[in-house]
Amino acid sequence: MIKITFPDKTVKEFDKGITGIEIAKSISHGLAKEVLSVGVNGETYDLTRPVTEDAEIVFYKWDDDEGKHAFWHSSAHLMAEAIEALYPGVKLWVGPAVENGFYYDIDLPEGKTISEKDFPALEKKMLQLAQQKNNYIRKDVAKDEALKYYSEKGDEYKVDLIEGLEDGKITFYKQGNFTDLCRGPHLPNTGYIKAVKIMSIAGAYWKGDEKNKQLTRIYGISFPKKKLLDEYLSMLEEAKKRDHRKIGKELELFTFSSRVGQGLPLWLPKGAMLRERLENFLKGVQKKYGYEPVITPHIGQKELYVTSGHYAKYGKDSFQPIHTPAEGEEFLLKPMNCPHHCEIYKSKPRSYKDLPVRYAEFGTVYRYEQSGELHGLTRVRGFTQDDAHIFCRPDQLKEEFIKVIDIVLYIFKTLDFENFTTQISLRDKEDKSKYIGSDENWEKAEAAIVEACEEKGLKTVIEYGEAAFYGPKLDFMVKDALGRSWQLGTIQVDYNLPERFELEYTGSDDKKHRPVMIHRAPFGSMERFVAVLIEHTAGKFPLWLTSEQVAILPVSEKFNDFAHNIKTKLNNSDVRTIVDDRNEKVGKKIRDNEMKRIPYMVIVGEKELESGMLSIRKQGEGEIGKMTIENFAKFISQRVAEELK
RNA sequence: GCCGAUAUAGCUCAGUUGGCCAGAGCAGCUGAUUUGUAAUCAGCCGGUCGGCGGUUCGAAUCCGUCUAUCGGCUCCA
Repeated sequence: MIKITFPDKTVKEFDKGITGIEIAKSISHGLAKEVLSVGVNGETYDLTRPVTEDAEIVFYKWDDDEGKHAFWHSSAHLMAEAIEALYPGVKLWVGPAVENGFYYDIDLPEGKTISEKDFPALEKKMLQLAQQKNNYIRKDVAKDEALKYYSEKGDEYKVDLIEGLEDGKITFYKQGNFTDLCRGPHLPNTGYIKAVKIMSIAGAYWKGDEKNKQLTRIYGISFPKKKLLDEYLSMLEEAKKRDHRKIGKELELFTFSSRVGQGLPLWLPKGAMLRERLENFLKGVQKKYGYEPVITPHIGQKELYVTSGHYAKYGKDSFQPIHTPAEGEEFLLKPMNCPHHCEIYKSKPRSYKDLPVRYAEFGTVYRYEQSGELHGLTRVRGFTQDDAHIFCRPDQLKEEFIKVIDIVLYIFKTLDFENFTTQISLRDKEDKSKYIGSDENWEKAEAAIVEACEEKGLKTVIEYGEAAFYGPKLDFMVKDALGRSWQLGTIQVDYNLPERFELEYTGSDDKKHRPVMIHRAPFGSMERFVAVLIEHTAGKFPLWLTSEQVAILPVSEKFNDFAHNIKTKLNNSDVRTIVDDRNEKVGKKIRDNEMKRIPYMVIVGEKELESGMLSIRKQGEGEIGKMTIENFAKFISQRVAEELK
């Protein structure tokens, strides 16, 4: 007998070798129906895998990540089985569960292709196989046996995979006519899978290395109920409506022109005003934190970037040097502002008493991103960083770092970015040759970041190997409407540039010392920030930020003059107001202004003209009451003040 | 850059296997209407069918190429 401990700490005894599904059945049939996988002493097991020792167990259902994971992983195997059936001779690489579904990387036989037209046939085959309710059978396999199986099958990808595995830890899973190398866990049988959708097809380099052959990656998602699939698909439709590229067009914020060039956004008046308000907001915050503005040119001599080390690292993949009539003279479009700021630091001798020095600039930079990488406003070739560089003494580093975190947190709070995550990017532990700078400095900088995050109580994820080549960093990431993660704010420590530019200050000991540099951009870039802001708010920007705060809707032309008078009064009270004096019915005007996402509407007609009270509508909510013009202006400015508190 | 897909009016989209002057809704303009809390009616304007080249008696439709966009991969100072 073995002792099984449940999450509520109750303990029951079972025969040794009992399976998760049997335990679930012993509790209730309802549970047994819903459970998908089981956690056994922290490891996730198949429901049909025997438990052979005392264990603490947790049942995972659809609502648990572990449950979904098993479900989708099994679905990936099911898809592979269907693919093998439909495309004989296909070679398989790997097929994991991902955040939303699963994929399988395959190498189709010579001359065979797969495209969206083939999805329905593949879905049909999968459902047909699912209905056979074939069990997923786990089997331990010796390494040479595993190698033999795949060598005979002629699948060199799996052979390569197995060669990297340790003998004695290799398991196969089999369902129906399909066997796959796999760690598991899986569902008991394919019958659980009731709805399947093949989502997309893409190329993916074998082992993620662009030098390797490109395999075909097929993405799919599956559900235990048809209804859940329908819900998921309509959720995706909803998410697409929030896409910043769509809303940016609707609200006339920005556009692109193939004639200007790809990845080079054109800001339209409303977008430019929005951006200006954001910039002013940040300038105000930075002023409080002791930043000083600087302005630097859009180009710099190539030498500048040779000095900084960026030319060696990125020169070949950048916009190429600009030549001048002078022989041998070359300029680069600036890909970052830091070298310019270093030269400003160098413009006069510095004392330890002067530090920290904080130089801020909304600096526009140009980077030749790979064409396939460009994406709306989130990944572009010309963008404006809300950049600043802090030059400080080593003993000030942590304090300065914390202050920057404070700024980022304040901004995120003001704009309601609650679901951000933070990532500390450190050096690759294995390969330190990729980075410039001494070991000692790296360790100091890494420790400073980790400590600063601890002191601010940030829940961070540490990623090794993600650091910039010149120093470790802390990034703030936010997800877009479709769940794709984007890096916004960034704070980076740099011991390298001060070294390369020979930056100095005179210490209290009258000797020369090297300052530490912090690069920071709370928004990341204006472009990306606005993009993510659009997706977060679905274009319904906070009152303080939005271009047009109030629309006045006269019920007929007779009241147009009255409406314009109110507009003038409100504008004089700093309430951004427009009048919709088109010859349309009120219902139409309300609808159109709702779609323009104007936060407040004022309807004026006979009653308002007589009483002097305005009828106020709030976007998305309808009528909210009546107010005098003066009170309404106060009401708006109070709201704005609250948002910026 | 790589794999796959897409490109028709300012916007959203129709346009069956190649076949008369390429259609609709919205937006815009003009007129009627003078409107009370999410779409008033009528008329009009608007298109080198992404660019270039080819096949054909004939191309929005088939082929090639370039450009841009979309979904991924890789990359992201």
